[in-house]
Amino acid sequence: MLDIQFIRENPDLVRAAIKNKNREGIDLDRILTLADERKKIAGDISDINKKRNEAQAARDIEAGKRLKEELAAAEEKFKEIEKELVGLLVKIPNIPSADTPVGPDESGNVVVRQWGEKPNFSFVPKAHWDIGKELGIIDSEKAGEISGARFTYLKGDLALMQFALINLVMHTITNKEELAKVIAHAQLTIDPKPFTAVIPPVFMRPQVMNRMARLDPIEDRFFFEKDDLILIGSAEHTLGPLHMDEMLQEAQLPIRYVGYSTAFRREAGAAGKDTRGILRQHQFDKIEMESTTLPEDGLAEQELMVGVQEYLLQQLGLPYQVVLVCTGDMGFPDQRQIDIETWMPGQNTFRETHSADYVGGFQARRLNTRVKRADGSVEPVHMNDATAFAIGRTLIAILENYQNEDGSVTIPEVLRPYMGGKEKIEKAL
RNA sequence: GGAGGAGUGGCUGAGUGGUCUAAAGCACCUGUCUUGAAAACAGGCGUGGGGCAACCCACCGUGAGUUCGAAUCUCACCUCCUCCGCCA
Repeated sequence: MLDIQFIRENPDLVRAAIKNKNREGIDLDRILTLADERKKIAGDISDINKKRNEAQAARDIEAGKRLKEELAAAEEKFKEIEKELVGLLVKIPNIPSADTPVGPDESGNVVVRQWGEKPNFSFVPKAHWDIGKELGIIDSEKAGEISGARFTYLKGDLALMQFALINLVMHTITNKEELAKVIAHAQLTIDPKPFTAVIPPVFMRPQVMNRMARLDPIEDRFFFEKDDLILIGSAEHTLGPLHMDEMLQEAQLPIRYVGYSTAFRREAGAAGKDTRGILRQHQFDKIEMESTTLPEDGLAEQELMVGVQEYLLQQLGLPYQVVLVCTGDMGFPDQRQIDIETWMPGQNTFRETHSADYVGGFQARRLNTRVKRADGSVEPVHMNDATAFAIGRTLIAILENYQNEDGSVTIPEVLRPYMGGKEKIEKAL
């Protein structure tokens, strides 16, 4: 949610954001009118309360009775206006950063850099679903019978590789020395305070997810009405509110978490899309970074997260491109979104594997996560969330980039220590 | 699932219908004193909203209710603690 004061002072910016993020149909004038009315009625309520306090001090019971009714009427009016106002306010997307390209959809995204050499195969590279099936490490058929479409079994060395990836990330960013290496590699100057590993809940209250501005579109969430619980679509959903309703001290920041969890998505609008393999699943495991910083450090924090993403991909030797996501394609709460697309030779294309979302104070305002500055002022914290590894998609990239003509898959060197020194995934006998 | 107890400012904690405009202590800030610090003493010290300001209003887990008046009484919910049961 944006600050009403900000909207009042920057209506043109807000209008542009609504338009460029394809959220047209929001009546900004109505919002400003309601905000003025709310302010006026709040003043009335304040006056009535003052008189009421005076009546009480004087033990004037008659006046008290009258004022009680006046107050009830004013409060009811206030609630009505408040409800309509907040209902409209939460529909306004966050303002894109100045360097965010304006564009209607993903066609407007800008590739800012590429890394790595696409592998040169002397044979026709296969897609991961064929590689996985032949090696007996991806079983979609049995999963289909047991759980339905968009579920799979990952087996054997592929399952072990998941744990290797988790270990690689945790080793790299949860200790200061290793994180300092990442920072040096990315040529950044930033506090090397390590990430704290977290295994977060995967169920949460819809109300809290709403405060994270991540509830919609609700059609894409698994919602358990009987229990009033919703399954997270990303660890970010339960990592972000870790400090809700808290007043943090400036010296505590930055606070960095790296969470490992399963993510759940209904893929409601994706019928028929990416139905083969493990690219688009109802359930997948993901390692996610979440940072809380001072407002002035938010943008640099996003660069850190992208730095972590690139460092890890380079460790794995996977070719990728970094994409600055345009207004029409970026997330609703995002101020600046950077995606990484990794080369998938079996599909002969780059596919999105990472996202880094800088949301500014947009989520913190509703989460009520604030920081008390050294000078005594108070303001919403700024937040960043970013993928460390979407494990399924990373496994796809490894399978497709490291495939050999004989059907085996070479294990990237950096993962071998976590896999008992094994060099190749081969067909089990 | 059953039985009990509890949620008050950054922290501890008093407060059982009207001087609560929330005691006190700790922490923190400023000043006096000191070469400096500590101690002592004096003062300050929550969040949000309104107002140029003096100042005013709201907030005692959340939401409803009773009352002229609620931190205090009632109901629901949330969270935590103790015990019992079940359980990886």
